Order: sequence, then C-alpha cells, then structure tokens
Amino acid sequence: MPSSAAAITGDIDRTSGTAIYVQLRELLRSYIAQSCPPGSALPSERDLAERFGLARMTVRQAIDALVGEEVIERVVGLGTFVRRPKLDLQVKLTSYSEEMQRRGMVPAAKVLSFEQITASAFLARELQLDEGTPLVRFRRLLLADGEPMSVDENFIPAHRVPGLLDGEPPTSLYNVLSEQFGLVMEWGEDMIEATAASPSTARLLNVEVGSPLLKIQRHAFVARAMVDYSVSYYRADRYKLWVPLQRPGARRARNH
Amino acid sequence: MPSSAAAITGDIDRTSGTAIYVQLRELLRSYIAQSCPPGSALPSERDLAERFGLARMTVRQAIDALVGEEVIERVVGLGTFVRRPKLDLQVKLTSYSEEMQRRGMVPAAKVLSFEQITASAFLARELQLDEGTPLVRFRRLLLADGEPMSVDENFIPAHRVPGLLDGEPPTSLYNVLSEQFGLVMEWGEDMIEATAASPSTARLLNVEVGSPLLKIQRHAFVARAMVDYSVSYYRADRYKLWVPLQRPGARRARNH
DNA sequence: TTTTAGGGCAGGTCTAGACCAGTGCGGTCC
DNA sequence: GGACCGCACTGGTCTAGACCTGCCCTAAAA
Repeated sequence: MPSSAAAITGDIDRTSGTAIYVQLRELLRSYIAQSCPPGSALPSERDLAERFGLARMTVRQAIDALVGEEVIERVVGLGTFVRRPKLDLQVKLTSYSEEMQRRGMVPAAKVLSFEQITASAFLARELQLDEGTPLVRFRRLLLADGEPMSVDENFIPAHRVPGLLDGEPPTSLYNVLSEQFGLVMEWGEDMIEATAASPSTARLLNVEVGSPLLKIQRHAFVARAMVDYSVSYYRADRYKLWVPLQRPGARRARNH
Repeated sequence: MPSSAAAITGDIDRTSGTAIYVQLRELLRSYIAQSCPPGSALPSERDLAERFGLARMTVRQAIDALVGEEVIERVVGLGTFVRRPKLDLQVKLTSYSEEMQRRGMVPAAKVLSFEQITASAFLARELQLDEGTPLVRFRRLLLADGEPMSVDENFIPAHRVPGLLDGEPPTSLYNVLSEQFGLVMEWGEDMIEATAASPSTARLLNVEVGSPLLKIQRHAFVARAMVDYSVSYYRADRYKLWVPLQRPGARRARNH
C-alpha cells in the first residue's frame, strides 16, 4: 500500500515568491529524509496534486527534480520510490598551480614567442571570437629543475591587454593579467587527453618523437567572457595530474 | 539575431510511436551538432513550438533533456545557447553503461578476469594492506559502440566482498559494491598521466603499440579505509577528460 | 549627450484537463 | 485449481492557454 499523501507535513505558500514546485520539492525531500527508507513508495502524483491543490504537471516538476538528483526513481505502473543513496564521483576542484608548487621543484621558463597574431578559424572557435581578431600569443617552454617539463601556449584577445606587448614578456602571465589589466580568472575548464609528441614538440621537450604527452587545453573566463585559451603539453614521464574526487553530497540552494 | 526555426530540417512523426519530445530532442541534437558552434542561440521555444506544431510544454520537455545533458544552456530573457561540448566522462565508474547511453553510444564490457589473488608488494602498498592479503581482481575491456574504449582493472580486499566471486561477474562493479556490500564510496583520488600502449594493452584496445593512452589510477575510500584500487587505460583518440575549475572568489553570474 | 521608460521577446512557472501504456489484483470462466 | 480478462491504478506524454520576471534595444525625455 502506497503511503498516504496526508502523511506529509507542511504546506505550500503561494505568496512567498518561491516557486511552488521548489517548495514541494523541498517538502518531499525532507519527508523522504525523515520517514522514507530506501525502497518505500511516495504518494502517487495524483494524490500529491490533490493533497496540495496543484496541477499534476507541477507535482511532476517537483518529482522530476528529485529524480534528476537520483533521490527517487519512477516505475511505470507501480509508483515512485526512494532510491538507495548512490555513489557519484565528480571532480570538484583542481588546485592546479598549488599542485605544481607542492612538487617542490625549481621552476623556470624560456619564452619562445610573445607576439600579436590574428585568430585562425580554429582559434576563433576556441575563443568564441571572429576569425581575424587580433590575439596575443605567448609561448613558453617551462622547466622544472632545469629540465623541460612542458610547452605552454596562451592566446588572449589583444583588446583586453592593451600595451602588454610593449613591455617584457611577463614571468607570471596570470599575475600580470590580474594586476595590470584587472582580469581575474573566475572559472575555467580543462580538457585533458593523452597524445604523442610531434617532432617539434619532441625537440623542445627533449624527448623522442611519439613519446606520450599529457595535453591540457584550458579555457579561462572572466564573467561570461573567455579571456584565455591555452594548450600545454606535459612530458608524461615527469608530470602526473592528481585529482581529488568527492561525492556530490548536499545540493545547492539556488532557484531564487 | 537568433537562428530561425525554419533552418531545422526533419519533422515529427506522430505515428511512429516514439515520443514527440524524444523526436524533437534528437532533431535538435543533430541540428546542434551540424550547424551550431558553441555559444550560438537555438530558436526560441515559441518558435520551435510553432515550427513543429507542438505545445510549448512539449518543446520545453525536449529542451529540458538537452539542458540536463549540458548540451545547451538556458538564459532567462536571452534564449537557449549551445554549450561547449563535453567529451568528458567523470561519472563513468559509477555507471559506465549509463554514461555511455547518455552520450548515445552502446556500452558493453568483456570480462577478462574475475578471480582471487594475493596482494603483491606493489598492490599491498597501493591498498595499504599487508603483502599476501587476499584480493579480488576484476579486469575488463570496456567497449562503446562495439569499439574498445578502455581496459579497466580493479583490486578490492577480498574480506570486504565475501561471496562476490561465487556469482557472475557484476555488470556494474560499483553498483554491486554499494547495493550488495554496503560499500558506498565516499571519496577518492585520481592520478592521471599519459602513457604509451604496451603490446598486450595495444592488442586489447585495437591500437598500435606505443599509441598514447590516458592512464588513470584511482584510489577509492569508504570512511578512512581504501576499498578499491583501480588502473584504467583509455584510448587517447576516444577519451578526453573534462575538468571544471573554480577559482577562489568566483561568482558565476546567472542562476536566478 | 546622457538618462529613462517602454515594448518586445526570451525563458520560468502554472493550470486543468486529455489519452496512452505498463502493472497487479480480483473475479470469472473453463 | 488454473488460465484469462478486465478494471483500477501507476507514471508517461501532450495540449493550449495563462501570467510572471529578466534582458535588451529604442525612442523619448532630460
């Protein structure tokens, strides 16, 4: 016998400004947490609609959210059931630069190029700009303990860094971007893959052609605007990436 | 100017038995793949509803699905936009098959071995156990669309999974660990590096010896105890890792 | 020239119905 | 007793509207 909708305490406040389905979702969430062991059934959608005086579509919207969070599970013809909490590993954060320091190596960099170019079709797509847009290209060979570690190439829209090319190549690109141009990177995304060393990269990194490299493409954003696209090739024999994983845990409280 | 709904080819077949929103979802998906670079706008929901002769709620259902897949993104007052494609996987270990299906690929796995072994010095160190401790070794070749994707090897202390070897090799290891043995992974760490395919791995993955592979070693923990050590080799040509980064002070505008 | 007020359009939410398909139970007919 | 059928119930899908807020642009006002 399915649980009765009357068993759910609390009510919907239509004047609160909070979306009804959000209120119902949270009511259901706490109801589940308090009185529903895994496998138990929720009241049917029609029961809930009647209990709270809502349209069934609205009830479904609340249930949809919890199904999306994998808190509950629908079974056609049977009902909606509480799931066993499920493992869901997710990369949360990579403290990339800290990680470099943590290795305790002596860093150095050799500037390979520092110039203005125009965006190719590929770069235009990566930076979400028009083809031909002026870019600053900054390419370096990064060393650790005197031995090549990676080849790094950054592309920044030129209009965001006026006068950057007039000075010396910066030691720390991100420091200059934030201190001199107010471009504080807020978020970004890394695309990580394995690749084989091309002849030119192999020579720079002092490895054999075809050696495995870790390729990391990064898009860095300020607000919604991308201000940096970079590609790095790391020597696989010298560099490993450490990524902490954690369970999703509590959900955020956005939506108003 | 937003793209015109008329630009989308194809139509809805109301007699096919396939849900309309599923048909529209796939139409949109292929339209996006073919003609929408990241950042471009989709036709508005009302345009789509008119173009295909559907209720707006039905169109929203199709769009909801793609938003849930993070293929597109809604912005109130502006429209719906194509996101940067994520060729990620991150949740793969929880449910490789679900993840593959989500990406429209047909998952499969071939069990290479499923047996009890004793911990070598290396494995003992990785699992923080004594040498000689009985372990369950589970090695698989994971396929997507019939083509090899990765070679996966898991090591689990045998005393944590009594009777596991008596049954069939599990389809989803992590599901069995949590549902049958109550081992819900709470956190872990990945070590990511690039490597070259060894002859045996190359044969399994159907690539040439020396091809770049992404090697991911994972330690997964329940409470403070490690319960799984795994090593996976992913084909670099089929697998990329997508890692979102968040810097201190990030604020990510949007989200009501 | 700068500021402000609309208007148009975007997505967000909600309603009150409709019919479909899968499930399980109970009763009927053999 | 056992096979079967149908009904009541579940979630799944869909409609055709409604009104809300947020965003941007433009034209009028300052």
